[in-house]
Amino acid sequence: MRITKQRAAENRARVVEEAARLFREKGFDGVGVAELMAAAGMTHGGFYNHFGSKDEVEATACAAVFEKSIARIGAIAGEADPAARAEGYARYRARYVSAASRDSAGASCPIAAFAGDVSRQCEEVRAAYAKGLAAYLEAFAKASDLPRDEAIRAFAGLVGALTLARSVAASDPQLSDEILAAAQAEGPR
Amino acid sequence: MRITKQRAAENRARVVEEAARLFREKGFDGVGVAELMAAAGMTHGGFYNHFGSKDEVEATACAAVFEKSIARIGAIAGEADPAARAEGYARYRARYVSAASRDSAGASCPIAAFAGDVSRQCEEVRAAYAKGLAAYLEAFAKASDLPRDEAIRAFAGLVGALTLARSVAASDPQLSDEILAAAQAEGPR
DNA sequence: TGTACATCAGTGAACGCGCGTTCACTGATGTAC
DNA sequence: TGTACATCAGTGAACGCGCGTTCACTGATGTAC
Repeated sequence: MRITKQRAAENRARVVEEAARLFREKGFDGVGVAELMAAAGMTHGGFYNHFGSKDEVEATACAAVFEKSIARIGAIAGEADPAARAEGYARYRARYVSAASRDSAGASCPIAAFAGDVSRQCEEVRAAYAKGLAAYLEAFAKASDLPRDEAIRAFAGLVGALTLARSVAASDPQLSDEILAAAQAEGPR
Repeated sequence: MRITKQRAAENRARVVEEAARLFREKGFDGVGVAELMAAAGMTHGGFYNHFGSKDEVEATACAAVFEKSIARIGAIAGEADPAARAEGYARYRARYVSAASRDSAGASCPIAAFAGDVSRQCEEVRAAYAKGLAAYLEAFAKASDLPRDEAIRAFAGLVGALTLARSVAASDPQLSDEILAAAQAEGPR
């Protein structure tokens, strides 16, 4: 059953979208091609009409989710008014280490979601990730109005707290909450 | 070929030791039972004489590596002299975010190595990890002489920096070094 | 202490399963006239 | 504009491979007499 060109493009976009969500939720190796296609409402056979390999969809999804993520922090960095920037940054931080963020990995930061896995993935994915992280840090430093090394430390603190909170969310929810609370309470830096 | 009881115990210990190294290096799902046994100098068939499942060796190795890690930070926490404690803590921090630590995941912190993977592992492994993290944070707070919430933030900063540095070590070594340098430069906190 | 037998750590073939990937097929779409 | 044919997105069976796990077998160790 051949299908409209536009419909096919929509289907491909839906696969990338679902991949972006599922890879963040379950890791690259935790999601199969069949699951990806099923999430987009198709069967696995057609996958190779859109992508050359699973590696390729991984890299594509990784780049796509970074694009959105960078746009969000970039919007704060682009605020002309310093006070508005500070407020946007404070809200961004608070959300980053919130329980909601911890509990919906599929919808949140690609860096925290992929950092642990990415070094074991193929070159394609690693390159997309590294490019994304570099651009993200650039925008984060601007948004935070901190010197670059302080901005990197501040972001590392957020990533570490979110990663630690997620790692014990199931087994020790109390400790998980405490970690997030500690990150929220960050002093006047 | 039956083997001395002592020899069998040594063999088992060697498997756990290799597992502790390999799981940290390649992740739980990145190392197979056959690879584990080969690293310990045996073939895969005998694995189930020592462990009930792969999950069990994962949990055992996780607990074993936490034990060593907690002993190390605990030794600093146990220093009676505050100045010696401060010096030990400073050296510990500096090593934690060093290039050597980044480049030898198989020999370093289980928390940074497992945090990303652990929430996708079985209950057994998650429990061993959560117990380990709780005990580790306890010791870390004592070693650092910081209030608990500040200690958690400080440790999250270390884990985040190490994780980020590792994530781009292959694709962008310059950025990776910069992240470690920023973490090393941590101010007078 | 010596002997006969049961035990069991380690071996390597085999199993079932899920995965990424390939392929023949379908039939509506796109195109050439 | 209408018709005939080629194209190709999607389907579902099939493939090869690696994995965790099982199993029959081996032969030195441990034990009972």
